[in-house]
Amino acid sequence: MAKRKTISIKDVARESGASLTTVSLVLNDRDHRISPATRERVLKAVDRLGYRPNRLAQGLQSQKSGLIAILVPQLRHAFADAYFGELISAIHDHASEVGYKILLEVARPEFIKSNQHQELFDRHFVDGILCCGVTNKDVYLKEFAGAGRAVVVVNNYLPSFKLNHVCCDYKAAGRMAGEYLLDLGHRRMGLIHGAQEVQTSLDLQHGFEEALRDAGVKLPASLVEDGLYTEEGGEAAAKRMMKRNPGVTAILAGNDKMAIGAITGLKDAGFRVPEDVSVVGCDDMHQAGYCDPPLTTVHTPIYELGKRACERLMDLIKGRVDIVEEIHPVNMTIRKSASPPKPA
Amino acid sequence: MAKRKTISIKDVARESGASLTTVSLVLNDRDHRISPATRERVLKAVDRLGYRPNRLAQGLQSQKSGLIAILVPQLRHAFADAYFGELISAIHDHASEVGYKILLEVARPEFIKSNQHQELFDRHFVDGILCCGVTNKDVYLKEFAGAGRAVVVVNNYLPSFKLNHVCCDYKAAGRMAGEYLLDLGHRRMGLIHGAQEVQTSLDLQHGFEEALRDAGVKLPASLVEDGLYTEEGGEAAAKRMMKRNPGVTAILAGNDKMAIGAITGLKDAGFRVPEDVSVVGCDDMHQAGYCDPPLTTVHTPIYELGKRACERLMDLIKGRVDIVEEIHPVNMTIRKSASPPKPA
DNA sequence: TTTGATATGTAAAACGTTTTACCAGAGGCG
DNA sequence: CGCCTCTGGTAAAACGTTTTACATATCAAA
Repeated sequence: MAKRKTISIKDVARESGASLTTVSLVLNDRDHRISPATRERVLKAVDRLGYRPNRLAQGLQSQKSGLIAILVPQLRHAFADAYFGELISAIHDHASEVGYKILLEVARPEFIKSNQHQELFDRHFVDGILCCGVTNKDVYLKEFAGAGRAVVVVNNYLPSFKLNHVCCDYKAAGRMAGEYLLDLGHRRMGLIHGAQEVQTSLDLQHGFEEALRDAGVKLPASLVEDGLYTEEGGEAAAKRMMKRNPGVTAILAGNDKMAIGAITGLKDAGFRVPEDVSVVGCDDMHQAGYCDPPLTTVHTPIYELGKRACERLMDLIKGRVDIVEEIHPVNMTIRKSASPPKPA
Repeated sequence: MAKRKTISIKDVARESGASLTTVSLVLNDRDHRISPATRERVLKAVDRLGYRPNRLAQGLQSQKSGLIAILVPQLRHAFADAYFGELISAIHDHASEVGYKILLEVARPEFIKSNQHQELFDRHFVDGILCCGVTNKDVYLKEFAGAGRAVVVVNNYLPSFKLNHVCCDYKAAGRMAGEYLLDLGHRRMGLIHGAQEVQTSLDLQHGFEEALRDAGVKLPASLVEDGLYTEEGGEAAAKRMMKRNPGVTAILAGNDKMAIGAITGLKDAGFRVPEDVSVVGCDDMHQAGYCDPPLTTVHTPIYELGKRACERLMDLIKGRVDIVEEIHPVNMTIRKSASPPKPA
């Protein structure tokens, strides 16, 4: 183990015959008080020694860590998920563009209970936090509200208290899917939502109901199932629904995973998709183009959203804005999993 | 923005009437030189003030950052991938168990070119790095070799120089899949590999060839296609292969994504799976159980592997070991995408 | 020649910890 | 009494930066 001696700004000062302060001034290009000659000497020395500033020291001095945290919920395997993956990818891309690095955190119960989400700030681990996959049950988020902490909720929001957020318009998504299916001629439709405690899931349902109601169509409780946001859940939900309501001709799922699960379940129960039952998803993940049949789904601009959330978080950190509230539009991606209902 | 004053150990000292040193000693439980009485006083003060040590200061003092980086390659959207997701998930779980936090980094060309991978160490960003998804072309890894830096390659290794690694036995995987298909009665089989520059991909191929050769079966170059580790690639590769070799009855794919793509491609070209062509994948990702037909695949213990890699990295950081070289066994998960070939 | 500005540079403080080295008092022992 | 060893505690140095406030030399103007 060749222990390479860590070299500090002091070494550079000695090597270049300048003072500590001078080196720092040169490196940070503060005021250009330093003459080109010494400047040159210092830079040469930096190069020769391969000096790199210690960011722990920098952070201590500046009271900035240069990191932001991404907080994701504890799912089966939190990161093995295309939706969060896309979000994280977007955030990372933008953060590193502006010189920030990102820390990954999973909001498990112990994590929250031991107040580690607060400690991320208190202990100067990070300068800001992006919260993904939050639900209405995440009451701990309240502790972030208005406390002068740089926190942004990504693709959701909390109805019970004000929190910075950047979100897609899920009500419009539900409405859009509803109108699309109505246009195809469907009159008996079901919904598989992700979770009653997720606000965007409720919004989707409300939008869907609204579209149906405007066309004089009802969405009774018996046609609403919980699909848990998973393939398995979607599969089971679809089977339950078809058992209780064999006459259903179309299903809207709250995300693509449940939609794909639903397709599996429908096929398994002897229904053809889309000939017997149409299925519409929501998200438009990469995978949606590669199932059988390729999924018709509401496209939510997840990547773009992650990027925006990151940008706005930076604004909060730099003090350029005080609150963040953004809603982004969505649109439909038509593939092959939805068609007109078969003539009765 | 209510700026909450950051409170330091000095405040605790004043509040408790003890010295700075005493407070530190109490908090770190170094020698129990402190009397229970003062100990109590200090702890009370800590509680009253809600003091939390600043980890930048701690890091500066200890020369440890308490962070490890996960380095992933730049794919389409690096994190939106079940394989890397699983790995990251495992690493995060174990790291946080031992008090470490994780930093995400994508190894883009600019990142490497500007030497940021080295700077992660030089600038004291992290104490160690886990490299995922590396290829034989990642020559920059050489700079990590033997330099006394805590680096572990996860689920791969480099043939051209020694680097710490924890890896699955892909040669055995190839052999196992080959033997399984041979046992089913297949004699004309193709391979869709991920990339010629990935060592484990080559190992898989060698194992597969070996099994076939042992049974007197050849794997000519015309039956080997590149599937780019993606669904699209797998689909295209399967189509190319069947066009050139309509007599093929089974295909082994280097990962599940390509296998699923291949199934899509085969169906599209009019083949039934597995009746006309059997498909075997590799990885056993969650998704493998939810395609049509459910995928028969070689199970590589990815989660376990990520955890082990993290454990061994800790060993390196703490100086408990000097080198790491682990190979983990694999096994088959039988589902429905492979069956005996139809009688000719 | 003095005065004052300007240009270039530096010493020292500060950020918040941990660790090292030292100190005072108490008790034991010859 | 003189010496030594504990016990409980603290002052100060160190980690590596940035920033503030001061110092010196030069030069122009009065």
